[in-house]
Amino acid sequence: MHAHDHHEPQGAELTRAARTTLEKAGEQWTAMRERVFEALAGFDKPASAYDIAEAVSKSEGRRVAANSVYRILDLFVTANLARRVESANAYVANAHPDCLHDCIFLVCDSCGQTTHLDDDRITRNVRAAAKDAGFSPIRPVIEVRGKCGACD
Amino acid sequence: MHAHDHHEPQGAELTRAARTTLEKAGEQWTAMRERVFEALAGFDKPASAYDIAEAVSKSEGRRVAANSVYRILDLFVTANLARRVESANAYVANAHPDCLHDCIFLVCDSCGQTTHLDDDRITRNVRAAAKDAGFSPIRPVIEVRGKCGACD
DNA sequence: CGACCAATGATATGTTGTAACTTGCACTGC
DNA sequence: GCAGTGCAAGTTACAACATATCATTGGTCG
Repeated sequence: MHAHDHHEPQGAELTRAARTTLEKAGEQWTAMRERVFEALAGFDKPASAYDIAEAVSKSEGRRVAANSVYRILDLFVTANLARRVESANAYVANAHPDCLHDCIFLVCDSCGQTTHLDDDRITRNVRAAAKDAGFSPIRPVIEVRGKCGACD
Repeated sequence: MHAHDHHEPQGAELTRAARTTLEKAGEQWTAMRERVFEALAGFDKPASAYDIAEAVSKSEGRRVAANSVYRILDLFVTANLARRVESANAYVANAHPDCLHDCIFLVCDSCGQTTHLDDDRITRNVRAAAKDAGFSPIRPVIEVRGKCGACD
């Protein structure tokens, strides 16, 4: 780490934040989990468990099975270190594991680029609408498929 | 059809509405499509393409391959006769193929029962938020996982 | 009739996700 | 040190979801 660089490569910062969060949740930060997290964070679009398994296998020089990756991803999602993009069957790292949001993903149908919004006004409305219908919301899934600025 | 019955079995009504809509879209209403639609409408929760293939196979006494069902489901989704529930990898019939809504699904994690809301205020806000972020929304995916009234 | 076209069938394969059981490894208490 | 315990990770197998490709059927139209 370079102290003179205020543009800290997001990677290391992010990994440390993830580790802290996971450990605060009473889980271990193992070498394998770190590798999976870094592989996930290294993608610039949502990555499937298989994408990650492949990336880790390559950088590791040995075969890492997808199901191990699934276990770890599930843990990450539970701990808010990552989120699942349902309409893409894929995962993204969460840059702010501390803040608990129902977030909104914008998924480009052309290039796959995915950005996210945190608009608590909308998500509160969604939860409230569900409750009004006699439903107990646990996990809202709000995603928008469309075209990103670059592809439009 | 029984003219004296004002509680028209939703099935027949629904099928006729679906047929009308599909034909207005310039597509054919074939026997196979009708069978797939009725199988789909017969489920009380979202059905996967394989569920439908199995149901049609059984009622038909011959094997119907999943890929045929997929083709037809895609057509239905395009024509607004059915919708895909992304977080469940499954489909539901649309009772109002005429009205074009971005609808909201409430999916019970316990029993799978899925209801839907049409809240245009929310969906407009979602589309607007996406646009504000420089994104061109095409198809919002708004689903809420949780517990239904019966399972709660 | 014969060329054409859309729908469907048949087959194969690719992708995503779980389950069941085993192995490895660190920690604990004797 | 070394059993006993418990979690992480590996291995294998399989289930579920989805698409690709090519063949067949049946109708329409010149």
